[in-house]
Amino acid sequence: MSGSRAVGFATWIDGEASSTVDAPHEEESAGNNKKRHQGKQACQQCRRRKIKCDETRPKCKSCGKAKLTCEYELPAGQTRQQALVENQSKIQRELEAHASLISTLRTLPSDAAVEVLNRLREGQYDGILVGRRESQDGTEVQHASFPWEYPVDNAEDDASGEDDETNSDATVSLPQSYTQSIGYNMALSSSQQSTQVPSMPFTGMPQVDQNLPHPGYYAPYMAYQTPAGGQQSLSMGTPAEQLRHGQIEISQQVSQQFHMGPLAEESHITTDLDEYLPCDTLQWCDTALRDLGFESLVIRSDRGAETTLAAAAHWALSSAARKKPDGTPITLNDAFRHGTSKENVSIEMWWNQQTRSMLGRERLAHRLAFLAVYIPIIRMAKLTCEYERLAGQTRQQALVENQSKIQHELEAHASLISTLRTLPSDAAVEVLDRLRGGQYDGYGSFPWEYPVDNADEDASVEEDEAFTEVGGGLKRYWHRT
DNA sequence: AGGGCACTGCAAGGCATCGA
DNA sequence: TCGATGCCTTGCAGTGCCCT
Repeated sequence: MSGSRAVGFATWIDGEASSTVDAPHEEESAGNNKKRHQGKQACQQCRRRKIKCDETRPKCKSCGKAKLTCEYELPAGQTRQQALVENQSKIQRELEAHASLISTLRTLPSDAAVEVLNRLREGQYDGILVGRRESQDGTEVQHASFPWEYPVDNAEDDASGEDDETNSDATVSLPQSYTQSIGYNMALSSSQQSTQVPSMPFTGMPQVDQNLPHPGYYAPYMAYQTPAGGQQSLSMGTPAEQLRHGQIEISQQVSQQFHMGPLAEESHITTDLDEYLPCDTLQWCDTALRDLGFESLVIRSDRGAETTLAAAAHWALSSAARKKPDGTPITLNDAFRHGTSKENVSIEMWWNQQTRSMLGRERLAHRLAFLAVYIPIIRMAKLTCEYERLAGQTRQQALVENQSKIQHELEAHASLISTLRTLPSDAAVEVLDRLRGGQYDGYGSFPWEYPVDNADEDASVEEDEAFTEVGGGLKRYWHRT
């Protein structure tokens, strides 16, 4: 690399030049009396006038002489590319915060979502959202998580890649014999170890084939065990009634684990998830995993819309196929962890593609089944054939293009959140329902036109009026924007 | 004012070295 | 022998600013 190349003297350098100039340049200049050396960043005026800029701040000599306003595009000492990278990661974090909120809102049951919206209106989460992510002194505030974090959050957001899967947090306590039998390298606290079930044979979990690419992560796929002790897969032959019953129980548990705030009425929770997790999701997963020959022991995901669904499906399959060594059922914590990782980024990219593709137009259940099958495959392949940018595109062009894309997405998210926080509760719930129904996927095309019950109302009505109470309830209208 | 060359920063390829 | 790593060279896009 040529990173050590000298820069910085915005001046003519004599033949015996400064020692900060590279050897090749010194040689090159040996035959000349003087050598041109340019600065790092000319001010806007000098750039426009194409004249030398001495880069002094706040006002360069040229601007001072010409009595012009002197402005610099970038902070001192920063290259354009560095600025782009820095700015992009900042916008990206803001976008993630917004996306996390929206994703949470669309996954929550309606009344819990309303609760979140109320807190939003009260400004409880302002510090996390756009424009408020810097402290007084201008330093960036550490990326914060939303207060409605899921209780399964044992992620440290480390960037250690595949090791993510084998590192565990103390909140997941699997007996050592269990973890050893599947090749896990879990760090258990001493207190946990002392209370562990002594090594016992675990017939439900055969030794992993060491030839598998990630022996700690996969297990040969086990078929569903019937109460009678026999085995059958969760295929079309499984009594739908039985499956459905078990599934609703799972949905309830998942809901309780994942949903924050005051719990919605039970019927609401089950309806909510049941709608998205029909029997054929499990059947699809099961069939595909059987064909694959192995399954993930633990899946990991961030707080995306698919989180609860993926967790529920995987847990359903895991708990149907296995039990812990002490005979107790596998809990959600054993089968699913929350957390992002470098590789999760790949998963997320892939997921986004799917939700915008032809497949995405099918039922969410089908996409979920697809996801469950492909998570291990993607992780195995590690998407080594990925390109950072398009062919023929420079890094800087890619940065600029990507930045405007992220910016656009961020604005759409911010706009949606802003709309949600200003809408009356019932209107907000309706918008959320549509979000869940996939009507506004890719918020860039969010129509921002809501049904107006009382069309006679003046469209330019003040925002405050939207909250006017009528007859004890909220007035049922809201703006077109 | 601005054409156009000099220069910088960055990425990628080539090559040498080292350890398994 | 092969993969990992680091250094050096080369090429190029983008920017600075000389000079007409």
